Amino acid sequence: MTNGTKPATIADVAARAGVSVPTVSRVLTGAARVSPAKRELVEAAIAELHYRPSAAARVLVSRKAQVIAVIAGDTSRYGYAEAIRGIEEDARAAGYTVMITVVETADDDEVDRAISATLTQPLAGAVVLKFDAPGVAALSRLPADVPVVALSGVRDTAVPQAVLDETRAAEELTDYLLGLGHPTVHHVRIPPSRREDGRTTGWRRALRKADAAIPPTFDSTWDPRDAVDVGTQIAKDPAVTAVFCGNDEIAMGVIRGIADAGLRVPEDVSVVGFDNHPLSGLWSPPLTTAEQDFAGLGRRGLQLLLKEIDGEESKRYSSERPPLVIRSSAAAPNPQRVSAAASGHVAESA
Amino acid sequence: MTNGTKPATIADVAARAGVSVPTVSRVLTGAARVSPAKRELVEAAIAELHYRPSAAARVLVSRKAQVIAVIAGDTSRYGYAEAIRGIEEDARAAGYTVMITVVETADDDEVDRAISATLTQPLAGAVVLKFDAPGVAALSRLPADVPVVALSGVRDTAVPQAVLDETRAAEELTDYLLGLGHPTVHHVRIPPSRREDGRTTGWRRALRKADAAIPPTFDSTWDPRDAVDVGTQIAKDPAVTAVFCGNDEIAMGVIRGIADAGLRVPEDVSVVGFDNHPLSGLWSPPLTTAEQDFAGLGRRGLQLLLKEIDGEESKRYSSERPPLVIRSSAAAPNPQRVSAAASGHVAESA
DNA sequence: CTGAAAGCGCTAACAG
DNA sequence: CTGTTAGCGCTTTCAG
Repeated sequence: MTNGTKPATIADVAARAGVSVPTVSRVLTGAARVSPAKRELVEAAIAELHYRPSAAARVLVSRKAQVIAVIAGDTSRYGYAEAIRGIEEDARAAGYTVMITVVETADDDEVDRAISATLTQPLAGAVVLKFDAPGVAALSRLPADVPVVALSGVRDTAVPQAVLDETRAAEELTDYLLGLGHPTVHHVRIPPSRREDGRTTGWRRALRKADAAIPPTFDSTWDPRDAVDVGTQIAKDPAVTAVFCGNDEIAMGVIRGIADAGLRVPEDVSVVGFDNHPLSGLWSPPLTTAEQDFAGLGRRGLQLLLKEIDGEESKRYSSERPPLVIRSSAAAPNPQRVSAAASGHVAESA
Repeated sequence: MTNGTKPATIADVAARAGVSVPTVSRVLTGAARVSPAKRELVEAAIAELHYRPSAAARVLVSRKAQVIAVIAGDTSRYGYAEAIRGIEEDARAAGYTVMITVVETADDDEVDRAISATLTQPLAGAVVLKFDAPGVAALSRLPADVPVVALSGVRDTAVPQAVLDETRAAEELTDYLLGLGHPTVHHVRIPPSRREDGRTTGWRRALRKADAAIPPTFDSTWDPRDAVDVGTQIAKDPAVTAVFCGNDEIAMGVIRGIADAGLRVPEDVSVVGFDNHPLSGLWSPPLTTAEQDFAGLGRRGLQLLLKEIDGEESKRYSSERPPLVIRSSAAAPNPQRVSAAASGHVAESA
């Protein structure tokens, strides 16, 4: 099916234009001056031959790659997809191309297998989405000689990183719930990237600061459908009056479960999410959450990487504090439920 | 930052192992037999030197690329992100690496600019997500010599393609609504990829088949928040008893708008979506929709591409029919509303 | 300003 | 089975 015509080479262009190969190279790269006359000839030849320089050959000799690898645990999850979009946009603007590598597990051998193909490519640098365990593992397996930046929710690694301060935002969100009058706040965790996520840490910190009880956490997968069960479970426990969920999708699942159990949000239980997912404002009730600008995070990360590639040592961190988005899924606690919890009775408002 | 150690080359490995360069190449590629003794020596040297073959050099001489480009109009939209995930998984399994190229507009010059960087890379092939105008444009700008497959909702192009038969599914969904007793079905379009999308065509076909009136369509952007306005607008028109939305996210926005206007779904107006978005089952009411296996579509597309790369001419199409997912956002029409519409009065059930 | 010459790191013939 | 000899398509000296 591919027609036999071999793509034109720089030599073909040179011959067509009646100049030497290096001259063509010079108009291509702009590395040196070329007389307007020859430049025109070359440009004409390039157009006529539909010539495209071979990146492989170019990289081989110039040792300058134009590919940036993005290493992520999943490409389809909301925050990741957004971050990738941000990275790609800025990378394209800077003349780079983006290569995607998915690392599914945190197992060292698996990670090595996944990234090895990518590493043989001539890479200018890599951006690692370090929000989950595979990301953390990938970061540790990357050779020291490739410029890298991590995108994260917590400032922690030695490599340059762009962060969205989750700890701070989670703390504020919990403060907000406490300020509404809730005796304490329960927490549904997303699968953690390390021993403990920034979201969980911030929640714990707020509780400690307020001298509130620190209840055991609920765990959820990334699938919001699994969070529905957590919600029904929560509805059964009268001690729960406020819930901070690890992300909006989980919050939606939890709210669904609570509603299925016959309780109302926020009248009986307050629920807040995290991320400000595009659908969170359309949910009933509209979700109170913390805005996470993932696309912006990706862009900030890429800028950091670009500096690193250029050998600039300056800024190694770029941090941003996610603003709270107050909508209506959280309210003051239901006095009935609070007293029922205190007396140990199960109150079913169904 | 990067330490000065240059990466080991095949020559370094050969020297370290005490063999010739081609012998190292042979153990690397497995192209020819190498005595166990030398093979071991070479493998040891590779390990000690942390040697990684340069893909650039390899491609330059072998003319076999290991990169597959995915060209899409947006990487973060649900269906696209899922398709990319499917492509990436299978590509990785087949030893390929995936490069992402985003094409934001359908303007030829813009498209050329976006894909030119990618095309200079040594590409084994390309997968084009042809669900929107930029995708369609990109497909037309690709040189004839790169193996390509399109992912689409309608079987139409000359290039091999994997399709999810949207027309058929949209028709069935509309049939279903009609079967519930609705006099006709209104339609909110997603931004179309061509003159008319398969989703719209299927809807029109079902209406025509049933001899139902074909009302003018509503248009929406990809942002579900914009669909809220469409919903409030719909609520004002008593003639609307059933709405088929171009995708689930738009349906969610429309439902929100209808609810904001004081009407109920499905009691006053039935609304169905398309795609079976992960949150659609958790929505209130749970969305009736058509399942779209985007990740599977991506995988089918990649398999087609792999065959094409290998020069197999066999199958050029892979089509699948999305099954309906009946939940509860659609029901029989509200008799009151229907008669009000017939008499030209505006019925506000608020 | 421009051409000739020399490789970048690797694989593809070809002898042995 | 293994080493030698040629390049792949490009950029980079280095003379002119």
